[in-house]
Amino acid sequence: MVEKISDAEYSVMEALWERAPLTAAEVSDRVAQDRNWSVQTVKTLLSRLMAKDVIAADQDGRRFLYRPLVPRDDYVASESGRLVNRLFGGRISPLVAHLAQQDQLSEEDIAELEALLKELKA
Amino acid sequence: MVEKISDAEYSVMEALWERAPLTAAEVSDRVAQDRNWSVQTVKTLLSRLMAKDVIAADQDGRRFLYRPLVPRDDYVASESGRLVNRLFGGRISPLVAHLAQQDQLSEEDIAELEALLKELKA
DNA sequence: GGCGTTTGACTACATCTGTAATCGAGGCGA
DNA sequence: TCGCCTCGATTACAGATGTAGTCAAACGCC
Repeated sequence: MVEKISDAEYSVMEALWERAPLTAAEVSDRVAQDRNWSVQTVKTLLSRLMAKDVIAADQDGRRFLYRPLVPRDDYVASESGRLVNRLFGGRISPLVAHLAQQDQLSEEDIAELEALLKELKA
Repeated sequence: MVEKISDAEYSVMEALWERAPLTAAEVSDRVAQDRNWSVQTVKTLLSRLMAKDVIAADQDGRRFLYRPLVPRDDYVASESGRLVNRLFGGRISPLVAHLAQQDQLSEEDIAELEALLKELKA
């Protein structure tokens, strides 16, 4: 149900999820560490996110303080669900198997997964 | 390194991954079960996929037989890697934890994961 | 041998995305 | 008070994407 967030927009969301509320200038500063965007670009992205109703802005004097409306967790859930559905028919273990096969699982990952499973069974 | 495949293009790839080679008409038929596209649309998508060098076409009389150049596994690997990086900082266990928390893990999933881990440690 | 059919190639066109520039109103220092 | 700076709003514009329509050539049927 969350409207589709593009890649560039996602960077802006990250900034706001990390800390909010922020002014456009602040968001711009934070985002600038990864992306080399002008303030204008960030403002455009903020407008688009507003249009998509995933952030809101509260007036503060003559500027706005932006904050996310969609919790990061919700977004993460829908995105990871989408991927797992699309690529693995909704089953998670093929994903893990796949990552394992690609050597993308560290010893640590495995240990963590074990601990996690133990907890889930409890 | 695999060029970005859009959502619509992905549906076409699915058809070809499932069975290849196929003519444009056959791809269209297969895709039609999910998406309500005209044959033209499918042909356009096939052209774009050709331009992106992710499929190839072999002439067969006056039509073409299309086949994937990129194995499904390669695509799946890069996509799942991308997601895990973006949303979970590259760690897989937070993904699993997240899915678990959202009750998106069935008993069966858990059992499978356990078996999988046992194997990985062997 | 003319005609409808099938096929790929080319064209179309509205949206969405990425990346800004510009404009007009309000606030601030001199 | 006058010009400058800052902000949000509006506009721009190229490339990607979704979704076809059209056209010309080749085929097969009558």
